[in-house]
Amino acid sequence: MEKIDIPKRTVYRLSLYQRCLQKFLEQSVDTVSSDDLASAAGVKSTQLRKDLGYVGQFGTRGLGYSVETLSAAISGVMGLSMLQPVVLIGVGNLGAALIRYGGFRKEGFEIIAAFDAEPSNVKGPTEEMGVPVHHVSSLGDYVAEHAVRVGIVAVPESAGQEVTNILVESGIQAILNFSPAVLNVPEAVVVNHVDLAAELGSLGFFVN
Amino acid sequence: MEKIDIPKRTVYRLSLYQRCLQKFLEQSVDTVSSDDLASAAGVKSTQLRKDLGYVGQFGTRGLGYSVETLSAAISGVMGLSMLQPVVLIGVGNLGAALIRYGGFRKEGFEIIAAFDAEPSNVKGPTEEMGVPVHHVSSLGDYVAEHAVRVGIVAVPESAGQEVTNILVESGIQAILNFSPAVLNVPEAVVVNHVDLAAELGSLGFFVN
DNA sequence: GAACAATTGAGAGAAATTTCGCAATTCATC
DNA sequence: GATGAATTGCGAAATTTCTCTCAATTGTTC
Repeated sequence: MEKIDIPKRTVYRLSLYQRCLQKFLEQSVDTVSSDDLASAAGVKSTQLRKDLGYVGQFGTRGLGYSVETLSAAISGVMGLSMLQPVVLIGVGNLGAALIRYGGFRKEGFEIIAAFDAEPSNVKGPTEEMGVPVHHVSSLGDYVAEHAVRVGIVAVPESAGQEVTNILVESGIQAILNFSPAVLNVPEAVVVNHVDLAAELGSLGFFVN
Repeated sequence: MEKIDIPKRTVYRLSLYQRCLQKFLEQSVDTVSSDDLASAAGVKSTQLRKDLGYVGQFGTRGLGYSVETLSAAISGVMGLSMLQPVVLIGVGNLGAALIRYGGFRKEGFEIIAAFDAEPSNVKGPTEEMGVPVHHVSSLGDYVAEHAVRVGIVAVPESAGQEVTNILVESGIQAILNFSPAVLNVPEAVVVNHVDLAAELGSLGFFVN
C-alpha cells in the first residue's frame, strides 16, 4: 500500500485535522478553506495543503474543501472507518484516568479490556466504564484471540519492556507508550511515546 | 542569555538524558560513554553528542562523561537546580491522575495548587497528596502572588483558552497543555501540547 | 614512552520538514 | 461570456534536524 511514505508528523496532524473537521461538521459548516481549517488546527495553511497533498486532492480551487468529503477521506487513510479495539495495560492513576477519559472513542478507538498485575486493587473503571480488568497473565492470549492491533502501555518503567514483549509476540501493531521506558520493538511495530515527565521537564528550560 | 538557540527537540531530549543520568547515579555508575547514555535514552550516540554540543563540552575523549558532572550541567541549563512550583488547572480524571502521579517531582517540579470550576466535586487529590484545590476564580491572583511560572492545563477544550488567558495575564511563562484546544499565547510563553486523542488517533494509520 | 584502543567534538553532508511562489481552476458578478 | 476575487495544488527553495566521518585526545598496556 502507499501508506508508508506519509511523514509521521503529517499523520499526526491529519488526526488533528480530522478532529477539527468533526467540529465543523457539528456546527453544520459544509465548506472550509485551508486557512480556516489550518487555523483551527493551529498550523499554517501551506502546511495543511502540503499535508493533504500526501493523501490526495479533495479541494475545489476558489472554494475550499467540503467538510464531509475531506473528513471521509482522512478517515479512510487513517483507518478510522470502524471502531478500533484497544487494550490498556497498567491500571494505575494514569491508566484509570485514560479509561475514564472518553476522548478516544471519538477518534475511533475503544478500550475493550484492561490488564494489571494486581486487578483486585483496581475498582473504579470496571464498573464506571464497563471495561473489565484482567490479570496481566492473560494479556497475550487475549490480544491474540481478539486480534487486537493497538495497545496502550501505562505501566511503571520496570514493567514496560516485559509487557511490550508480550504484546509484540501476540501480534500487536501499534503501541501508545505512557511509561518512561524506551520500548524495544521490531520495525513493523509503531510506538508513540508520550513522556509526561519529559514534557514537563523540558519546560524548565524556557522559564525565567 | 544563550538559551534561545537550542532546538526544542534537543531541549526535550536533554530532559530524557537527565532522567537516564539520574538512574545511572542511583546505580553508582560514575562514568558513561555517549553510546551507553544514548541507548538508555533511545537515541543514537551521534545525536546525543550533537545535543550535548549545544550545551558545552563535558566529556573526556577516550573515557566518556562523568555522570555527576554531566547531570549537573544539564540541570543547570534546564533550570532544575531548585524545585519549580507548578499550578494545575482542571481536576477531572486526567488532572487528578497527574496530581497523584509522582513523576514530576523527580524532574524538579511540584504541583503546589490545583484549580477547578467545581472544587467541591473534587475529593481525592487534596487529601492524598496535600494539594489544595481552589476555585478557578482565584487562579489569577494565586499565580501572580506566588510568582508561578509553569502551569498545567487539563480542562475541557471549551475552557482551554479562557484559562490560558488568565495564566498569561498573571505572568505564566510556560504551559503544559493536555486539553485538545489550540492555545493562543504571546511569543514569550512556551506551550507544550500533549494531545492524547491525536496520539492515539495517529496510530490508526499504522495498523493493518 | 611508544603503540593501541576507546571515545569525544565538530564540520560536512544527507535527509526530512516546512515555507514560499505562482500557475491553474473555480465561482460570482456585470 | 469576460473580468475579477478566492483558493487549491505542487514544484522549488529554505530551513531545520539528523547522521556520518574523522581528526584530536585520553588512558592503558607492553
